[in-house]
Amino acid sequence: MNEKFFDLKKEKQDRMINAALKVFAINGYQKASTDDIVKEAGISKGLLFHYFGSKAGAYTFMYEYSSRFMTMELERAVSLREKDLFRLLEQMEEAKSVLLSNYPYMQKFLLTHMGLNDKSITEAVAPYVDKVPQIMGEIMERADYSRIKDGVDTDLLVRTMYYVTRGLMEMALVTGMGSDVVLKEAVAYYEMMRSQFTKEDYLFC
Amino acid sequence: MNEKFFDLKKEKQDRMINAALKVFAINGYQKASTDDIVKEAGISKGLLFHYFGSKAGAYTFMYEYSSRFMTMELERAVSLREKDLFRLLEQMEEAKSVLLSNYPYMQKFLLTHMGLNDKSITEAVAPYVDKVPQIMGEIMERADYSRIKDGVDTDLLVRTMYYVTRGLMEMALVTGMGSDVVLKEAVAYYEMMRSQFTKEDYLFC
Amino acid sequence: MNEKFFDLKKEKQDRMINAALKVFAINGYQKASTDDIVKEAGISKGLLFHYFGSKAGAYTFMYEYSSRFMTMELERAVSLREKDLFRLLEQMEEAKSVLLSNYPYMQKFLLTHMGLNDKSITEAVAPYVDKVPQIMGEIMERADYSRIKDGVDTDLLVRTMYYVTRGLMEMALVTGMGSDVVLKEAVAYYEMMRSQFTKEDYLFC
Amino acid sequence: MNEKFFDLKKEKQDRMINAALKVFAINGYQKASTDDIVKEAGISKGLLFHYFGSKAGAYTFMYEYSSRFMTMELERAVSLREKDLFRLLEQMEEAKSVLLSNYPYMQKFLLTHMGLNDKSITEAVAPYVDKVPQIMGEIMERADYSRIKDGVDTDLLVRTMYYVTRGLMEMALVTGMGSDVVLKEAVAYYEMMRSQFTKEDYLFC
DNA sequence: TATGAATGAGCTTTCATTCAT
DNA sequence: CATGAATGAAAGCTCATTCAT
Repeated sequence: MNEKFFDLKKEKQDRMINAALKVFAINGYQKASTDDIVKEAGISKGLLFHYFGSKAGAYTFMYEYSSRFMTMELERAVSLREKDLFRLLEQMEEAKSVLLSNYPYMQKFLLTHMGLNDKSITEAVAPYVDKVPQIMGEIMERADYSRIKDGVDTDLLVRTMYYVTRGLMEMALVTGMGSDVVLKEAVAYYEMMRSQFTKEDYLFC
Repeated sequence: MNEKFFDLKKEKQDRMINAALKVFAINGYQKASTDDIVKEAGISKGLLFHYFGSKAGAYTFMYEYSSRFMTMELERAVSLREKDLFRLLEQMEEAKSVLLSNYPYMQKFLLTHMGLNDKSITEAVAPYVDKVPQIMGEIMERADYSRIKDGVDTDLLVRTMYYVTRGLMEMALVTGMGSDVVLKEAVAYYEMMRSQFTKEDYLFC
Repeated sequence: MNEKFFDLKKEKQDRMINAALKVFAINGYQKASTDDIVKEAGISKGLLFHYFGSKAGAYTFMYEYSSRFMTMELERAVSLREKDLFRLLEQMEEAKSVLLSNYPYMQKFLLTHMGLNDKSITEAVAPYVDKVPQIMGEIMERADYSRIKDGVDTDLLVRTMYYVTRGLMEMALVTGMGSDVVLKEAVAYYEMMRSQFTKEDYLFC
Repeated sequence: MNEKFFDLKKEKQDRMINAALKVFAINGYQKASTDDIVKEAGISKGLLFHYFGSKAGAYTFMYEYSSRFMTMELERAVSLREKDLFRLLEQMEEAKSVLLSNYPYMQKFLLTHMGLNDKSITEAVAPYVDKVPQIMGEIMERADYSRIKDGVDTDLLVRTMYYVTRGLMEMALVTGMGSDVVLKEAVAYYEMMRSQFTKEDYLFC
């Protein structure tokens, strides 16, 4: 990876990043075409290779960049004092909302990566692959589960929220709805769940 | 598509179908390789084209076949008399469970198709693309939403269940867990939701 | 390298071999184009790669094949009973003459290889690169150096003959003179050296 | 070629010349990269093309420059009064030795050129390619062939010495031996030939 | 019915060359 | 004069598709 990439104008950097994220996210690594990436970014074939060396290099860079960006956004958006499970989820969703409006395909790109089994890629990406799940785990551990109704399997509940969140995001990608709409939708889901799974005493905190 | 395909031994038909479903599901249409399909199916390159004419022909056949199969299984597994939302979901899950044990990648194949934007393919597949959502909608309309607690947005609830179901399935594909385990997991999720969203009076019906 | 190459008809094998030898010999490895090779051989692009895997693979195969062929011809043409240094050189020259009529560009190909700087190629070819010099060395060891005038460093003499032979070949390639002319020229050089370096007693044997 | 090149400081001229000679000599024309040359010379990409127009132009200039420089050295090192064939050869070898200390890669560059097959280059270089051989020929014509034994084809003998000299150089390039070792080896060959081809009367002059 | 050798358009990658600064 | 980001044509290689057997 050529460090001079960062000397380019931010607009051009992001045009290249967004193009790569989109093409990788839609097609996966193996079948993504560099032609599609450069066409989407509006640059020449040679320039992609000038900065990233190879298709694999471009993928690795995008993964590292996305991992760092998402980590930063999560740390920025999620309050360290928040205890409520659903409020934490909301704040994480806000972080992703910012992500989506800056890099529309970044989330899908990170998700698509999970199904990848190309050894040379997975090895290069290994140091970053656990960063986001780890920080998300740390956030969820801060939740005060004593507010959840007795008898509810909190693990099952958290995973339900995860599936809903993820499903919403994929739906957003297919329908092309804006990040503000996604955030509003997510909050509606969280509120519905919160209204049923939170003990009466805490509902109006 | 060469109709003589159905004269082959059922075992060979299914070997070819499963191979194609797997490769299409994992890579998507554009980037799936016919070499991978024939290798997975243990047949020669020529035979695939003898029966399906082209890669696009194979894809179209797989989609039509999957759509028909899923429709049949849903009609078989879901009781016409059932009114409870979560029981209906359970029965639909049973149908998918049967699907998964016969054609492990059929569900993922159908889901992967949603992100496809190849015009020549989407047009060929158009007549079948709404069949499964339509029959699922019909099933959900049979549900008696009067059992759901007042104030709950039933549409939101149904979509939540949809996201959970779908997320579970994708998780199953990644971890490789069996269809029986998936079914058991799904039921656990449904029961948790049922326990919180159903009116007290109906809980033990 | 795909061993099924040897199942092809001999005529097709040789067509491919001669085409590759010609293009590699004329242009050198780097500038030789696979397009030129397949055009010359009258085959498709894909087939070259089907059998040889890569341009480097084709080159390596050609080198190994040429090395083996030349070794065989040397063993056939040079008499095991011959003792005279200059007669041995003549017989080796006859062997090369036969080579030229079967694979016109094989000698030039082998010579062109000497100027090659590509590490990945020279490494792959390493096991064969000494085969021909080795058998030539063995032949020269059979020479009866007692016929050479006293006080002459025979090693220096043999190397002189090697340089002359090689220089002649390169000259032949540049000027494009036929294999019969080269043979005649070489004999002239050998005779001149023989006349000065052989003891008087043996000169007319 | 832009004549303003010669207005540059001698130090910068030589830095560019030595960089180009080195990269061309090590990699050959085809595989030499302009990127390597400008990096080695510590100049920008554009400047190389500003002065030499193209990669081929740079090569042609280097060849012409080297040819002139070698001619000058030969004229300086070889005595106009020397008559002995083998002494002349020795003095020419000394000239080449001096070359090495001014432009370390010049000899290797000139030799590497011999293996070049690129038509567009060989044509551009054609006017200079015979300059050095020509002056060498002129030097050899000064030799007093009356000292050579009667009956010997002197033309054949000179060409033999040429092949030996050239073969030795190529050997030196492959094995990487120093210029002093090459000179010593060459003298050994010359002495062996002198001892056999010179008339008895002149042997100890 | 079944095979796999053969094809050629299209993909990834390289690198000499240009041009705005 | 000097820079180096940007270009795109060309090369090596892949893969859907065909066809003789």
